[in-house]
Amino acid sequence: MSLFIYNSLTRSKEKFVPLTKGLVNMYVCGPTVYDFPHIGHAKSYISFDIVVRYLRYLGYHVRYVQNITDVGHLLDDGQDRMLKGAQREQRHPMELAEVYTRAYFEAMDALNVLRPDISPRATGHIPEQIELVHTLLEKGYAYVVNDSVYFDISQWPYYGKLSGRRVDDQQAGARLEINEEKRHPADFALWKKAEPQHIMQWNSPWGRGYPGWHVECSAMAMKYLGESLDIHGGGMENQFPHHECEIAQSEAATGTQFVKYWMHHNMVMVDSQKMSKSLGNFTSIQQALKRFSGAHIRFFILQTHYRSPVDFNDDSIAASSQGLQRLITTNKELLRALENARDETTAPEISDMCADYKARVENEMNDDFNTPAAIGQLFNFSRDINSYLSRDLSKGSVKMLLDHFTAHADVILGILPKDTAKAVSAEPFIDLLVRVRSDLREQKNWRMSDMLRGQLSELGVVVNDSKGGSSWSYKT
RNA sequence: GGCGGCAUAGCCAAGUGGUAAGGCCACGGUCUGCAAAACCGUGUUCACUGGUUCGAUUCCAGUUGCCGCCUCCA
Repeated sequence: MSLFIYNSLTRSKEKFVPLTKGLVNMYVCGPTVYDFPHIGHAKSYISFDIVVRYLRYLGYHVRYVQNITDVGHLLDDGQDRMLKGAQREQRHPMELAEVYTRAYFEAMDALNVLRPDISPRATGHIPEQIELVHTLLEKGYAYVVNDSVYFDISQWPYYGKLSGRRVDDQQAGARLEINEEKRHPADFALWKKAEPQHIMQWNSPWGRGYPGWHVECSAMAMKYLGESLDIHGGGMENQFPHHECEIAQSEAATGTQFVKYWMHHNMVMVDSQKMSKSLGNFTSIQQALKRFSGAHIRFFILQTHYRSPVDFNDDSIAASSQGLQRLITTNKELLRALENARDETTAPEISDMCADYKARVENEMNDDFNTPAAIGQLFNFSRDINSYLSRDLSKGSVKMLLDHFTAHADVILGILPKDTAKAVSAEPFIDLLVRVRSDLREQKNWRMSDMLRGQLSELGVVVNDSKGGSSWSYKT
């Protein structure tokens, strides 16, 4: 069974075949660093983290590029994002970018999202963007008006092939005012003339200005990944116009296909409503991390397919966290069993079961990264493992179970929480207390053992007794 | 006005032309000094109305409701 990816370009699931055997070049639209990252970013970058992880699991060498947008993009009210943030916080735009770039990576680390191989900044690639604009002008796909450069969609018959839109059906000025400079309302800016008060501006062949709203992605993607990429990812809301424009300007400039597989993830809602600052339900990742761990948020998001919308609410996350706890418990019990078990041989029924679950998980992941179904298989696997753990298992068998379980839960899905520094320092002492309590129980000193269990519980440690002895875990 | 998406049991959520994975919650049971964890058991139901079919939750048409996008919010 091979990997199939839903390609937005063809609106169908296609077998994944990279342009170069064994190599995958992948680009994902990164954040605009003018404010703290929100849970929409979490869904986006967790979704593509899964893509990267799974491709690597399959043995591909993946080069993953994700930009940092630190040049202004316009807001609904016509203001520049970076500019607005800089004014709000009385900072230089580059300071602002630095603060929120760090906040972004910290949030992603907490969610166990692997860092991209390259995180290029838009402001660090102004010459590349100017060069791309220059090429488009030379080839006749763009025109200059009043020191600004616009892409001429009348020269590009394929405009709309990604989003399925026909330019004439769109309502010009549905949201923003019509720009009178443009020959056609759908023409888009490649380079904009800067007004004197505009903080971020650069020299160009067309005068002082700043890059248009889509060129950075094309310029940086092609610089690091070549003219044709295997995968380009982003949110559905960027399908039009952002990605449509990326295709137009890139393919017009190079004359070759820009992206083979376009992937788009669905949106996040909060308490069944669109998340927006005006509704007051805007949730930053930093805020969410105060209520739930990164692993809980990640697991919750992965229990919905990336192309389905997810409704972010506390009750649902709490419910799914209960489920994650079962998987964490199984992992811990396997680690405990590994210490106690002897005999390196592996039981045939165990290796059969592991092979079976490996096939099942890969089967689900091969179907357009179906993480909810893969997690379903992981729960089945967990239940079977727990059944075996109540009997005697050889060390070889336990090791095989552990290898497979972590390959699925940790390597592919990344949902097992990393041990924190706090946990590492506290663990030996908790072990000690639990050992003392075991002695008390052997003496049938229930009063003291129950007191210890109660106190540990208040401190956030749950003790579980079983035939093989007592174990413990952190409360969630 | 145009383009696109979604509607599955109390809740969350996969999926299929042949009768619903998984998780949460709930209720029984096993185990346990008591618990917890774990394991076992309990779910007739896929928005509505037509159509195609031997058979549809799955395909087609219509209806209703919700959501995203239309010059740049992941």
